[in-house]
Amino acid sequence: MSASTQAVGNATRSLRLTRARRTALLKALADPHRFELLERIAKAGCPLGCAEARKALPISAATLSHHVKELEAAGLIEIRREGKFHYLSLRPGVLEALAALLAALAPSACPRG
Amino acid sequence: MSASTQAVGNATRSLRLTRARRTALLKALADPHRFELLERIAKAGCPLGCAEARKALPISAATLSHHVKELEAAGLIEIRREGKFHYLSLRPGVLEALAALLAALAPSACPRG
DNA sequence: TAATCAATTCGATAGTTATCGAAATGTCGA
DNA sequence: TCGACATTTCGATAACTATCGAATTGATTA
Repeated sequence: MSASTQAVGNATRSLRLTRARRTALLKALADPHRFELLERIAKAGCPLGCAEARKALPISAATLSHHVKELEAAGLIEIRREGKFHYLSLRPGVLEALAALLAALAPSACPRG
Repeated sequence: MSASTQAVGNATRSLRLTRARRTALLKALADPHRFELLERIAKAGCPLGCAEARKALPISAATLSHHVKELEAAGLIEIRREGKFHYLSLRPGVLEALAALLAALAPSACPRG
């Protein structure tokens, strides 16, 4: 709730991630079904209907709803509600920011550590 | 055990991550204390002693040992055992590979999703 | 050998969460 | 309004795991 409510800011210039937000993102990504769901959304190019998502994962509707909520809470996706249907899309910049954060940790190599 | 035993390969050219390994990495990173530990190791430049690590985190020795084992099992760090002391260092290429994987999911933007 | 220190293992506990079926809510068409 | 359908909420359960203190293992030094 907090993460998605909080203004996430722009997309183009690697947004800052607080410790809490970084942890929330990693936890959201650390579940296999959730990651696969996110992959589907990403690869779809355009917003994915829940029915499509449902077909791709071997889980119940209740569980899918739970995961969608988690992804939204982490600020990874946006949900466009159109009557009966909900459409899922990636929130731009977030994955990039996390990737940048991880890459920035990479070592410059210590000769014979 | 499996992830660290399994040959992880080189560092320079983004190694392949299986689904299972990807999940293991994300789970390892998703714990705040563990992430902070990894950050310390990364920023240390050269192998970090456990005592140093211990000072940086508000956890018991037993818990630290547990986290170190998890990081090693995920293949994120290497442990050089030198008598009584253990020294921790980043395994090169792993964070980069994960970062690349995440960045690759980023959307090319769908006009008016 | 005995004492000391680093690190691990053990056993237990508390908190978290993925999962489901069933019930509820909300939307649309007949 | 009624029924069909999409999604969510509820309540319960099972599995996982972060955490600790205590006991253990292993290495160094007196």
